[in-house]
Amino acid sequence: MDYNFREIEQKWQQWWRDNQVYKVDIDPSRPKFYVLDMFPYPSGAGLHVGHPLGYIGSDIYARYKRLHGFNVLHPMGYDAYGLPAEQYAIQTGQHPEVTTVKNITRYREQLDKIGFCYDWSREVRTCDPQYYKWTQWAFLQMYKSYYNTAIEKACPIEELIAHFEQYGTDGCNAYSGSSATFTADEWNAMSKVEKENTLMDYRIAYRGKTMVNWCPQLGTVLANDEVSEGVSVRGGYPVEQKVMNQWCLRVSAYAPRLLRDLDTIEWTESIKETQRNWIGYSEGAEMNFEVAGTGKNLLIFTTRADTIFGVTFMVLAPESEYVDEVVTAEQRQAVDNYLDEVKHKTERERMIEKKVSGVFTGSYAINPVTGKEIPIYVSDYVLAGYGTGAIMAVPAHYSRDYAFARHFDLPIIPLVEGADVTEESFDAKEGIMMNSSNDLLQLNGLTVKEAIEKTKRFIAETGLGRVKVNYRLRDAIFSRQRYWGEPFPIYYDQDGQPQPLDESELPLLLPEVDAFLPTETGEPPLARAKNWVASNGRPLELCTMPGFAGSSAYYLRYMDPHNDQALVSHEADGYWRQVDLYVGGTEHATGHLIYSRFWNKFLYDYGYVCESEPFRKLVNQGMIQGRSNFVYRIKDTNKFVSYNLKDQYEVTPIHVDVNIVSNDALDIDKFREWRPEYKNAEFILENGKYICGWAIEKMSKSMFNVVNPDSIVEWYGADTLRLYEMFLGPLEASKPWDTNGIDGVHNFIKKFWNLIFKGDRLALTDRPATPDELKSLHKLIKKVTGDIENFSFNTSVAAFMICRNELQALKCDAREVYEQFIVLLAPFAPHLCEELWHALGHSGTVCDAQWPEWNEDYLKESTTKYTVMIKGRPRYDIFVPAGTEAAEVEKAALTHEGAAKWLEGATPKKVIVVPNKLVNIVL
RNA sequence: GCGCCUGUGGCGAAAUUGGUAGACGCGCUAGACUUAGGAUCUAGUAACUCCGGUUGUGUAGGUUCGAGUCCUAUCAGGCGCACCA
Repeated sequence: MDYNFREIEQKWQQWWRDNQVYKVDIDPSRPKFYVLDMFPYPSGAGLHVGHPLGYIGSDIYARYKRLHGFNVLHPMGYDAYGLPAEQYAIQTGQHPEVTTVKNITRYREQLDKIGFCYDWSREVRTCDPQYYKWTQWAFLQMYKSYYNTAIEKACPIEELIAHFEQYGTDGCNAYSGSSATFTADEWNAMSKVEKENTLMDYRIAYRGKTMVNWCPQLGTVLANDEVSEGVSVRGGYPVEQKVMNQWCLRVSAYAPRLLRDLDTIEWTESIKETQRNWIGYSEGAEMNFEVAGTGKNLLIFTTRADTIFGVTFMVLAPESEYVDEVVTAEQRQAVDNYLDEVKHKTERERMIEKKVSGVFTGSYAINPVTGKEIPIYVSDYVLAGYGTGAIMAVPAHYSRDYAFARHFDLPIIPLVEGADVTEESFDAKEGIMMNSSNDLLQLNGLTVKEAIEKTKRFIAETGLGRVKVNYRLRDAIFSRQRYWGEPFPIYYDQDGQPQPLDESELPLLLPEVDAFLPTETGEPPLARAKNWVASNGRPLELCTMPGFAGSSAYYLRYMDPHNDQALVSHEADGYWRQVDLYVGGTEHATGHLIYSRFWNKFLYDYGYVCESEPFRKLVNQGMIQGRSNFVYRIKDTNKFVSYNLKDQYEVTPIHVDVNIVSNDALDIDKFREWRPEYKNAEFILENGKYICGWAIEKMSKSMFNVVNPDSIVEWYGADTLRLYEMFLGPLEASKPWDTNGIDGVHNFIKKFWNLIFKGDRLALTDRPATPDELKSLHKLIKKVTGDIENFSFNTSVAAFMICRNELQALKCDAREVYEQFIVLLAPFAPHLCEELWHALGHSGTVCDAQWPEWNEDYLKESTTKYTVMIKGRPRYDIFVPAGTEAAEVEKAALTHEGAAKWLEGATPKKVIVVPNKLVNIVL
């Protein structure tokens, strides 16, 4: 019987389905383990061979854990809302749901062929109303909450209202986007609309005027992580800055916890570092600068309070509220012109120009320490969204200020001894302070670090300002002017104020529209929906939620996917708790992985979930790049020359479909069929073959280097694909796909099969295993167990091959050895092992076998080999009984006949015995 | 500019605490066998060599009896953040 993978794989996939082998339920008698893949967006292109890399890794781990007796939750679903389906809908009029469902079907077919152990009864789709009901529900909870900074958690907005009624903002610990203060009387005197507007500064989900990334081509706003280098990540269209009224999530309130809790989770250092960067902690001080002659104050933020003596001007962000307050009548026109100019520049243009620009407001501020008057400027190098949108400029020690000062010819005062500021600023936080003492504050002679601390204390004590921590993390913009997303459970009342729908009205279904474009008046596509009104007749919100809305809590829904009373029941959440292993790409580091943590923490604050972090351990699989092949056409002919002969001709390299190339040798017949223009192609061969050139490029259709998992499964089978993807290298590493080499693992499977079967019958006996066989097996158990724990799957595959080679050399036919080998291999090659497991007479699935334990006794050597090194080189080996003392080993090494030969009479200066390894004799 | 990661044969890559560098696989070379296959099996495969050896983990130093591994500097490549005060 030959290894017929097509038959075997089909048979067991069917059997697993029929017997619901991968269905899991809560089972308090067993420990749980939750293994999750980042669910895919089902794109029209289908899966290529790079996508399943992480899925295979997590599948192996899930199966491994199950073999250890864990109740393993390993679900899969689809992130179904997204721009490509909608763009396609706009072009073709095809409803996005139709394309999405079609793509999902295709994904499912491809995934099923690889033999994953997903519990498909728990599948979720973000566009399913039963799913997005809970996305809408969570949004409502956020709308009804504010963030209490004293106890660091979200609380009901009613508590805040009660506080305002009694005390106003006095003693209020609520996180707010506004610095406005009011008394209880003022609050109580506010109109309903005024109160609503004020509360919007506190709600965790809020609607507010914010600077947004507006993408005109996509007709929607984008989140910061959806924009890279001034263009949209999807599509690459230019993005401009614009103030708009948008729904937002107050992610910034959670910045301290998002930063702090990174220390409690097992993620790679690089991803944590990326998140730390994105959250952007900086400790500094806020300080008030009085505007001369007005009595008004400018609040600024600085991390370099120590440089207060070097402040020679102030700068406001163009969007700062202060601009209007300080601009003088004479400068009004100039400032307005500048603001106008800035507004029309896109972020990209600003970045490309990198030129110093700004305008004087006409006003002066008073340096609170030196008492000197300094001019106030407006410039776009100061950002409205960070700190207070106003800075004190210290040109000598900050490069942006320096460039500005040079351009406008403003004074530059050096504050650090020995710092040369004639050419550039001295930005380093080191050195000894100078020019920095007067009656109020003395910093001269201190180091910069001491000066920073002293100034901060000074500011706090004198009431000039306060110590302040700032975060770079911005609130997430949560509305999209798009059709294919979750509708907001929000309507607008008579006053035009947003109001929440009652929870009983969820899910609010996405309505049908006749076209997916914005309306003629520029309103979002939902404005086309007939009767888009709430049950009270009021108009509903026209925006939909962004892509990350549905993916922020999907891991919770898998725990309890069919519950229509709650996102997840306490019972299910209490059992499955959090994702123990999350596998996915690094591209979500600043998007999904931040939003999910935020979302989870919000739910945690209300006790809806019991863990404050969603993903305990995160493993990032690398990207698989394409390996393109080239043929070389001789110029102006239809003649192609093989790779190593091409230098003799003038040739043009042409991409050729990698699927008609094998081990870089071109299948000439298939090439002639590939395209009509090559039908009569001629070839100059080497050694009877046409050898193609190659290059590593992105996997894409246009390079003809896309390899589908289906075609590999067709040729070699799913088990070979699984083993080979793991064998390719470390899971985390990015690497090119190279089908050359797959024969190696395929041969391993075939050879392993042939050890167990001779012809049609089992070639195994019930004799006990020999010590050598047991040693080989137990070495394998130990190695594979350790490797899987460390996600080092490539070395486990190598270990299987080594063990198989050894068993063959030992002519091993002991059934007990193979029985355990099969269990070890089962996570990697489940179809093969299921077949063998049954062939060996078992009835249940190999998934429920017991993972073998290794026995150190079998691994012990009766004798230990020591390599004797003389003059730094290995000279001869000695064999001593295992456990021999170092002194005895040394004696054995020196009395060995080799010693006489190599020492040539010299006396050793030193002898070093490394236990179980070597003896180093130094002359 | 700041931060993080990676540099090992023709190729993908191994190498617990520093302990015979290159496991395993591909490719290549030679041979065997044959029901001529998408085979299988055996041996070899870092480089140089006067066949004694010598040199080899990006480069240059250092620590050590001993360094791919630790330290310092430097080069190259990748990733993240970036008018963030």
